[in-house]
Amino acid sequence: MGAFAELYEDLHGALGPQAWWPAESRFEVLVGAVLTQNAAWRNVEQAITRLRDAALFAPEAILAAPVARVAECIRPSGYYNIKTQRLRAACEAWLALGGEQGMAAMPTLALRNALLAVHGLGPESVDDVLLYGFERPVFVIDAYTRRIFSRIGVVDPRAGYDTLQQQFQADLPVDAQQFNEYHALIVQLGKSFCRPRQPRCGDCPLLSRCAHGRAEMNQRS
DNA sequence: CTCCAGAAAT
DNA sequence: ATTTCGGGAG
Repeated sequence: MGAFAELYEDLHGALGPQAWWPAESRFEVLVGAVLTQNAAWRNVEQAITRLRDAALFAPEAILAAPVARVAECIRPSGYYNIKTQRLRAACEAWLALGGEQGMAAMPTLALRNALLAVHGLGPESVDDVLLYGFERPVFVIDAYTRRIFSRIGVVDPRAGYDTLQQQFQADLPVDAQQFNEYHALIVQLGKSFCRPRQPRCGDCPLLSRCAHGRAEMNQRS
């Protein structure tokens, strides 16, 4: 078993099942993926609620509405002018790709490339949609993943998205369910212990496996 | 590397 | 008052 698989076992044992993004619509995953870009999820929930209250929670409705009305709804998620453009582009792509049925019928790589071509959807947002919306086995790399695993010492902090993703995927079974769970565990660890500032290394479940954590402990003793 | 430009935590 | 947040484009 490789390092990434072992770290998953440690995390899962310590933090337990997380169960993320389970019972939402596929379209909501797409909307969430755009709105959560450099924004806290709490704020994204407000934006989604406001879209629902305005009866705009469908690709056709968002495209038919005045741009200013959509922008007003999603304001709580920040960067609302840019995100309105990105959300519109995502809705256009949703319809152009045949909606839920059309996208569900596409092979993973073809769907990934089609989504990457959309203005406003980068690799992380696309992989959110693939994994959480369409249950495809792609590993999502985010800021938490970079921070945690570079501190542990098993990845290069300057490595690109695709390189990091391949490191994880090469070491783990091709299983959407586990990728889902692993990413959720990473986020939880990043929020609770492996924070950007003042990480709680002393209480971290991965302390014994982490280069940064061991150095931190030695310094404080 | 800079811009984008809101809310909650610190 | 500053930083951070399920980032991406120019």
